[in-house]
Amino acid sequence: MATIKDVAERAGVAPSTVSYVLSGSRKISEQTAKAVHEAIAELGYHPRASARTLRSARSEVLVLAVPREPGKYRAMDGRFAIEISDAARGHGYDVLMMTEPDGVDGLRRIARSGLADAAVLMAVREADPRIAALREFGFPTALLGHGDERDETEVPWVDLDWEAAVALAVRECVAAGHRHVVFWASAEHEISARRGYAMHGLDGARRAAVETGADVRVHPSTADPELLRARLREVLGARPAPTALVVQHLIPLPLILDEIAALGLRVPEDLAVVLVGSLPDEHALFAFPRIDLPVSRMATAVVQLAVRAIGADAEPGPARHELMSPGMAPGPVVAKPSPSR
Amino acid sequence: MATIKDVAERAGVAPSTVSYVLSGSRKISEQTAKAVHEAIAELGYHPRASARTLRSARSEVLVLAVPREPGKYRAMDGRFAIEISDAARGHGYDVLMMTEPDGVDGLRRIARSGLADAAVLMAVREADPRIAALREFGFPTALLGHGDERDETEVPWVDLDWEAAVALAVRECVAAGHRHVVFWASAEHEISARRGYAMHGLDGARRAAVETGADVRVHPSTADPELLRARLREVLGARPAPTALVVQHLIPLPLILDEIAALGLRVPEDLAVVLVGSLPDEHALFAFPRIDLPVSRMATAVVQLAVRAIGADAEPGPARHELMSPGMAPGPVVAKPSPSR
DNA sequence: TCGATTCGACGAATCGATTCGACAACCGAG
DNA sequence: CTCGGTTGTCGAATCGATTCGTCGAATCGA
Repeated sequence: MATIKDVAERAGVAPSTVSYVLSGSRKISEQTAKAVHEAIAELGYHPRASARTLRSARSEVLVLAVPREPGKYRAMDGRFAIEISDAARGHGYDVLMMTEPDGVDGLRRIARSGLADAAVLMAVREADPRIAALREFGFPTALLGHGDERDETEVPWVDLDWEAAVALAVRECVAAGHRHVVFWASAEHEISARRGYAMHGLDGARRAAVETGADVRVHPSTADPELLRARLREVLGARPAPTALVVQHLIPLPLILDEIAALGLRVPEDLAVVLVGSLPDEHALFAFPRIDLPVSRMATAVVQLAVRAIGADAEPGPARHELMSPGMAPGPVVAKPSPSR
Repeated sequence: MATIKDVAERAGVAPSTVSYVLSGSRKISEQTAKAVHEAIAELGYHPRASARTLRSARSEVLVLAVPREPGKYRAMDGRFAIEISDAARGHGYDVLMMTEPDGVDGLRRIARSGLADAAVLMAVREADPRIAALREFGFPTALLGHGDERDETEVPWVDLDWEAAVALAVRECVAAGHRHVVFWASAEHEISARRGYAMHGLDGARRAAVETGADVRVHPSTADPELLRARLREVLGARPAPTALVVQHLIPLPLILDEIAALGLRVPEDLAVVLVGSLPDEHALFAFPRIDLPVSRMATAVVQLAVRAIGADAEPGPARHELMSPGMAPGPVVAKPSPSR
């Protein structure tokens, strides 16, 4: 493998000159620069990242903490990971994945070894231990999602306003004429882990209930298919019968739809279904009114915050928080309840 | 940030001694080792990865090339990425994501900069240009998926035997009594990109047709929802009517099921549906007979091959290929055709 | 023609960990 | 009491790129 010394020799100059040609931080004559560029091309030279990092204390790498509970997989996370990686490349950064279950040890290791310059944390929970661990070293961090706003004033984050999103979904139902609405919240394990989106979604449903005066029944979802079916049967069979279902837990959507069909309910005639969030691919979402999750915008924003946090090492300044307003995705609107029910 | 020198000073020893305590490559007295360990704990020392890499020419990082076509996202890839990252940690490696569209430049950059020690390539296509690019530098590589076996004798790979998988699905249909089977293949853009799984799936359907003598009609899928619906209408409406549908393109499964329902066909009474492969989460797969895609086993295997390839720099030896036999996932079996049709 | 200034390139120090050769201190054997 | 052999630790070189200080050559005005 060619080094800067080899290039220098071949071009008949000093290694420092090669470095200056590459960085452009000092003026080099056109003639010399040409010779250097030729030598680089002939040798297929590329600077060794480790040497550069050792000298500059910058690795040009972001570490992405992917949330993980053993055996559970949220398909959306893969989509976010890829979008974040794309956005990071736009700033000249590569992305390292960190998939250890609660990730505190892994993040500590990567922060202290200098493998990465900043961290992006997904699926933040209230009082998230990863945040404290990174703050210990003053490691630049940006969050995708947020837990409790008071705890995170010093850390920048981006999030969809899940409270507003769920509230909007409920309001749309009420506006269409529905009086009895079910909110099918995040799964129990997400709620007990106090994930931000799960907690804020619950808040939104409660707020909308108060504001609209409608009958909004909140039920947590579950990862267990049989339990989910049973619970759904019970909830949809209750009287007075709900005519609208707002779903935040999209992962088992096919299962939910199948159970609705098994109960003999037609969508949307007997039961209007409104989704909050996105599935990783658009195919799965056809035909439902839906509050959009702006994945790509969120990824771009969180990378920007992370990169900015690296530069802001010296002058901290106030952390930026970006709470994105929810909006209906283009597509169908909420159907009116049928008069017969 | 503490360095090895700080630790050495604090423990009253030389830096080299600290290094030996950590690596265990020379004998150090118990007393000295204890002092060193104490100093490490007090200072929160962790060796700088860049310095270690510079010296040893090993980064302990794998680069994962995630397939990407702008605007298209295969949810399964995220699942593979996470499983691969987990498996890599088991060998002491971290995983860097490479998401540039066709990735040749990105891989070249990472290989030459020494950011990673080996590459794992997902969604290999026939005559994949990435393989040639990496072979140029003798960069250790392992493939998840394979294109043409003759081209890849020198590169280790792991793959599900897609040909056998699709053939198995068709045979199961025929065994259940179906005479008219539709194979809904990968999407057109995957076929024209000559992705291995797409090509081998087609081969499997053709082979099973010949072997069983049944009427097997092969149709490519598409990423365009409206086109997909139209094509499906035509295919399922053709006479004699197909009674079984083998689906390899699982991404738009909800759309496919919706269109089947819209045509007034009941599953499985009027049309048996058999899936080949997996969706990222198990919820989406309830209730269908299915040929399993062993994601976790494949991830473990491909990481093992990549790690082995790093060591095998010197003595190449024959590359290992692992073609995994397909099997039915636990769950329902293929329904018999109804006598009325 | 000479001193001052600018331009372009060089040399050496530096980042932090690893590893080889060397060297004390200590042991037992002759 | 000394010599050969361990045992445990140290010092210095090394990996490859960056960057600061320096210095020779070219340029310009007086």
